[in-house]
Amino acid sequence: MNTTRRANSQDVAALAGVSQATVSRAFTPGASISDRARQKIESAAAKLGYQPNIIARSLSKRRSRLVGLLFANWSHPKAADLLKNITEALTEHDYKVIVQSATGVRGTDEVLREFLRYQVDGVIVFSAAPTAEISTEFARAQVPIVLLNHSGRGLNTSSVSVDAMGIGHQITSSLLARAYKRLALISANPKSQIVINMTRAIVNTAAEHPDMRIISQQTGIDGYEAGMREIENIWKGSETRPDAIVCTSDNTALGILAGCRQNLDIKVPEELAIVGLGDIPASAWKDQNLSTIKIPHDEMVSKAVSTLIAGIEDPSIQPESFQFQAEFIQRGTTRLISNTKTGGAQ
Amino acid sequence: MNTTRRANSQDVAALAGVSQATVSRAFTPGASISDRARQKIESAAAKLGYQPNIIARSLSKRRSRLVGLLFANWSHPKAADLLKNITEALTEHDYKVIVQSATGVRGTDEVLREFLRYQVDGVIVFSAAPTAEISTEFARAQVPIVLLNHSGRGLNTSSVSVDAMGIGHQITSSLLARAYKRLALISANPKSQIVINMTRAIVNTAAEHPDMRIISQQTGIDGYEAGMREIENIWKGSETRPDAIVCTSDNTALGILAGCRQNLDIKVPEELAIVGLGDIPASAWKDQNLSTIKIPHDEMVSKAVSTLIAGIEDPSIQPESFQFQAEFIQRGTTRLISNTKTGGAQ
DNA sequence: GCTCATTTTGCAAGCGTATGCAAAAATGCG
DNA sequence: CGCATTTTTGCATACGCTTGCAAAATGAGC
Repeated sequence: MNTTRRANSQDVAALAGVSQATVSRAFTPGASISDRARQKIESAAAKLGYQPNIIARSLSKRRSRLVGLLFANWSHPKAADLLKNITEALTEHDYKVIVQSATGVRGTDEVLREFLRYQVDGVIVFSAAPTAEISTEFARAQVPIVLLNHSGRGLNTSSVSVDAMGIGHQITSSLLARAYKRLALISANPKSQIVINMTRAIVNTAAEHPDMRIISQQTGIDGYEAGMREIENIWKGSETRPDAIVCTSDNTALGILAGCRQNLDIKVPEELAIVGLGDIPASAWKDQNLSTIKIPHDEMVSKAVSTLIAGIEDPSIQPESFQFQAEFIQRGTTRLISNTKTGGAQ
Repeated sequence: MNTTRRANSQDVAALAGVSQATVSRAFTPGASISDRARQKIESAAAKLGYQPNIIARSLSKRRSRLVGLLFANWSHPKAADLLKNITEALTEHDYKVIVQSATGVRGTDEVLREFLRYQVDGVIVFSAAPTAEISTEFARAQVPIVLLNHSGRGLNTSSVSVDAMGIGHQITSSLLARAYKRLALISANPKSQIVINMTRAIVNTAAEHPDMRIISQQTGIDGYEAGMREIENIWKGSETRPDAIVCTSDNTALGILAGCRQNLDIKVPEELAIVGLGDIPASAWKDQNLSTIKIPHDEMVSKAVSTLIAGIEDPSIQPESFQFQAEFIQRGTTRLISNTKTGGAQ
């Protein structure tokens, strides 16, 4: 009932006839060691199947080369891509990624504290923000945090987010330029930062334009089926119908579109405009051809990763926030701009 | 320029007036410690912001409570769900997940070896398999591996996979029962294990039925747009046209369907049947309504996780392989079975 | 061969925690 | 109160690696 302990650097040292310290150096890039020793050690290591124990190295170096990734929004249409890009970018810099899922604020803090126990060198938080308390705990421990998809307003934390107010402005002015005037707003999660800011910007812009009105605002509508149902409510329920629907998710927007075509015989984009958010692949499909907002996720990921690594490697760097601009993608669910007198389009 | 070291158990011990060992016990569930001591330690720990160092604990315990997750197929339509479910299931058992991405066999082995260096307690490999060499390295180190979505034939490794031959049989007999007789097979990755086995089963079954023929087999077709293009080739290029297309991805199948409707005016399912694989949400949308194969991913994930944990907790357990059955989902792209004399349907 | 500068090595002391063992303290019981 | 039993504590060592320092080996120059 022996337990064939894994070989360690001592075992290799003994077999190679050198000291343990030398073995350590053989596995440390850039360390001072002769070719002869390295060779002996390499063959001994191969014979024993030796692999350096990175846990022990971490303890000794006080650097784990571990990065915590807190994922708070798995239903994001690009969730898998984001994860892939984040882990690959970090791997390139020789960091490993510990992924954890969080639900609600309590979950967020708890998970972050666990990251601290695991001695992560840094953390990326996707679509959430820590409390100020945790944030200072991290500051005290000198572990940088980068928020992705959250502006972290008020926190002394780096962040990479999209300009949500800008999205709101873009949508409103695009619709205005295309002579749409009665807006309905539909969103899934009323607490999402993007939704809040985008909505605020739309409401503000609309308020500045006597022409434009917000007919209705509905939250809690999420997904294709829900969109399909909601458009019926909207169309049948209200005395004044909207002529444009802004939707904070492409999936929901596509459901609305399908509802218009199949059940209600609404002409899109003549009678009703539909704008989504996210530019998922299905939106570009010819039979959907949804006008939507494209968010530069790849660039945002790169920025988040490089910011984090910079913060890890130089703890004196101050937190920094980055805002990226989104792009309005004109497709078939908004009418062409030339349909009307060019209005105030710029 | 001091570097305000993080508090450790010694610091807490000093402040609480106990020994370091006692502090350690205070943070070890089930250890022998008096309430008085625990209280003193807890308040001292709170004051210092102490968090136990799990890296050090791992070294001492020779258990990292880390599980490696090797992800080799990010374009899997359920990638995000799988990841979420895997990490949450493991978190529930108090394991953390290190995610790594792999491309190609070389990548796989390399990543796995890195997991070993990180002293992971176990590994889940999604959609790939290690070489025999790495597999024995893991066996020697007593670190269990569970393959998910790969049968690992020939390897002495646990695995959780879907019965791909069964899928092939189901599709063929469903089509046969619905009086389709000329099949075209379309797949993205000819090296995928599921594709290979599924194709083999289809070819075999077809060979047993004098009625049925495989008209064509095409690989490298991946995604909606590609499907849309491919159906044109098929329809215009060949002298005998298929009356059923089997596609190893729902996305591609949906592209084919769109091509049929928009560009070619092919009547589905009367003139042509389309069968996908995966049952992605869009397939259930009313305007697509694609007949497809549903794979029980959730159950497979649970099984993979429980198998892994069992293997970690009792190293004497032998590797085990599990095969799950898929389900044919009859929707609108295959004609109803009653359309014809009931044939050999069982 | 000898001296001096440069590499290469080994020694030993950490890194922060867990835990076997024995000593000390607390508890139960007559 | 005294004794036996149980619980709690501290001591010391181990986990596998890194790294400052000094000793040993190597190489260069004459």
